[in-house]
Amino acid sequence: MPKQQWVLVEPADQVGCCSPLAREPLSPDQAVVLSKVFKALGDPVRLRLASLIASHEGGEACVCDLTDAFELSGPTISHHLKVLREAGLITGERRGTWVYYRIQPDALRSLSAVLVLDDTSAVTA
Amino acid sequence: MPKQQWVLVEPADQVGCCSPLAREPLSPDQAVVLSKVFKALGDPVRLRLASLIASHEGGEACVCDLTDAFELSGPTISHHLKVLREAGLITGERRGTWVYYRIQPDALRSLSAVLVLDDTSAVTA
DNA sequence: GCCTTGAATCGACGTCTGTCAAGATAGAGG
DNA sequence: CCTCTATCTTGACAGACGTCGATTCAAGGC
Repeated sequence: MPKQQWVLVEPADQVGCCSPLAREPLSPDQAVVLSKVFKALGDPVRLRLASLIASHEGGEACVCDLTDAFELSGPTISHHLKVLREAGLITGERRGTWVYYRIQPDALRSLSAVLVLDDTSAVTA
Repeated sequence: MPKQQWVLVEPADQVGCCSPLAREPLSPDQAVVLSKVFKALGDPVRLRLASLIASHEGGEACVCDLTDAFELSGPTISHHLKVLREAGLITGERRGTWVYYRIQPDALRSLSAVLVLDDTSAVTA
């Protein structure tokens, strides 16, 4: 059996699915998918992790950089990175000793689009 | 003493605070504020509630409309509405027998802006 | 006043989540 | 092969969260 390769990519790419919140009511299924992504960002540590990765030089950051920014144990950071990964917000790749994480731009863009208030919406204020 | 008026508005309007995630690392304080709003949207029921309110005719929906859309008890819906209110995402107003909720467009806009990937960001993919 | 209806609050219950210590795994370099 | 470093996984625990029934409150109609 060929040893499993170390590329941490999750399948959860179902985010590019929904029209904006204010255009029409979200279906229950869409809501389940979308809410998982919002929930992943609903923790201060994870939000900072995502921001650190997204804004890091070169577009990627290694775990060692991230761990230094918090007063939290390694396992805890690792746990939060896993949550972000499973939400489809970041991807991880091992290169030699270190693991590097990058933002998934499409996920951010999709989320942002869902929150947009367009002209056809009922909200006019 | 004039009887307290029944206007459910929360002070949590600190969302219009941050530059995009990918432009520079979020400060811990900013992350705490922002993550509360994302967490409020991190539940399928609340996400649908927000969508129902935002997309409802006239820009507002009464609680009775919302309760009918779920197989959940009244107190539970009420609880979720409170969470959305305290996150600054909606406002409630009592008119006669019924309570009407509206979206706070600025909150949605701010959130959407935080997720944007602008040109100066490190992410180029 | 009293009853009815819509909605919020309270108290309790089980489940989910963030955190850590201890152990496991992957790769680099002897 | 062994050791060292970086990272992930597991197991456990306290605290937070979603849900409900019972209660309370506000407004309208009798």
